[in-house]
Amino acid sequence: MPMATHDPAVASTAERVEQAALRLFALRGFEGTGIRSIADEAGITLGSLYHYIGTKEDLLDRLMQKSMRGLLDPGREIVETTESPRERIVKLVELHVRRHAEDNLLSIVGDAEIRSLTPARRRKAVALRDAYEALWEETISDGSRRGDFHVPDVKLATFALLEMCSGVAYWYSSNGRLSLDAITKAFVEMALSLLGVEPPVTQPDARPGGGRRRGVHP
Amino acid sequence: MPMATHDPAVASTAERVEQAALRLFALRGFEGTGIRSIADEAGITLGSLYHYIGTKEDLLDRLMQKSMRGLLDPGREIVETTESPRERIVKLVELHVRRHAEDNLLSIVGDAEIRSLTPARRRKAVALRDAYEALWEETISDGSRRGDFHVPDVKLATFALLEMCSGVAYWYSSNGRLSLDAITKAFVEMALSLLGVEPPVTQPDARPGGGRRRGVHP
DNA sequence: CTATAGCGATCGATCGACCGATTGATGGAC
DNA sequence: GTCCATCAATCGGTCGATCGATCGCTATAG
Repeated sequence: MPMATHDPAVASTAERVEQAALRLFALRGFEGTGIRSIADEAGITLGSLYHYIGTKEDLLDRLMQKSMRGLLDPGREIVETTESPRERIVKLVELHVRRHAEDNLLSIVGDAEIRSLTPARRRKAVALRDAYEALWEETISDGSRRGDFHVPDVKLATFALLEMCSGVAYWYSSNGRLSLDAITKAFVEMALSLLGVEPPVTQPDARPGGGRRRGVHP
Repeated sequence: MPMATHDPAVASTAERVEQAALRLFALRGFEGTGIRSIADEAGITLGSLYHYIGTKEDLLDRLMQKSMRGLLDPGREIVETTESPRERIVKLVELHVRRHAEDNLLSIVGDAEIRSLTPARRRKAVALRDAYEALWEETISDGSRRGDFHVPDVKLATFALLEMCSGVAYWYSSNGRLSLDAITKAFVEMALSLLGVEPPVTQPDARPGGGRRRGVHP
């Protein structure tokens, strides 16, 4: 009974399965999520679940690929089409922050669950992640060589930048204190400042408090 | 047979149990770790394990408290004894980075496994974490009000700084390319630069490559 | 128009394996 | 003789995964 496949208000069962797995993997982790919970969340029974997935790990692997590709492909596009390291890093930060905010669940799974993959699949995921990080490292290295950036160490700056932008996924909420545009702009400013780009001057802001925290594991 | 309790070369069984749990929780996560694995890693049988722990979650809770206390207590000491926001943030970054490097496994567990605690214990852990983060936020807020720091938003800067320093736990290796002192110094520089502290000038470094990656989940 | 064969989707029941946790017996130390 | 540490054996429950049956739909043969 494939009910309401034509109803746009309800996603297809296959999509609901993927969304259910994504929510639960992000919230409780891959190992902490049972297949029965996934079936429940998707509104089907356990037996039916296996008409849509091969194994539980297949489900994780698909989400992981999606997460990685969503960063790597646009990242390559940026690097190929943008000449100046300064503009490149701005676009990379914008891409990374926006995706970690808008697709925060997928980003959390992509960042935190590589270890749950079996070796063969983990190797592929690690290769994608390394390729993406290499885009940042090249950019920061180029910018340092040209004298646009001034960092104590290229690799450390790469890790620091990536990590600080990834954190957005854990606290972003669409109805939080700041708009996504404002957050993105602020992270671009902080990234450029960290990289030692010329004017570190922004108007000060000393208002404390406010804002939401940790939308995913509170 | 409490073998060699007096032998300083071999830790006590209780300590070996805690270390075993720490290693496995950091490597595979709490839910991904079985109690039989912990017993194996500690060199005892499953039955014996339960002479040292109450439940598996007790073990996690103890590690979590240890992790949080190791940041919060010295953090408070720093904030109480250091006047200038600039010096305070330098010491906080040094503390955070050093601990996330030297006690990287404990830091990983403390940062990533809060979600695995049951509600009552999770609340306490979250309270400790929030108190620690508040030290950073106060410091950055004070510095911004005085005009020492220039950030687009205090709370965003707090999250960004904390997250970038926490990342160290995932790639630090004691026999890596850079010494812990060098890493700490670099992170202090990057943090001050991100905060818009006066001279962003450091000697450039454009050497690519080298160094180790992801000691924990490779 | 009806009959029926095929098909994808769904279900309840069940598999062996592993989970966290408990128990009672054994043995050495003091 | 008491006590603490250790063990093998075992508990009930849950895990991921499979199976055979059934349901509604659609295409086609008569």
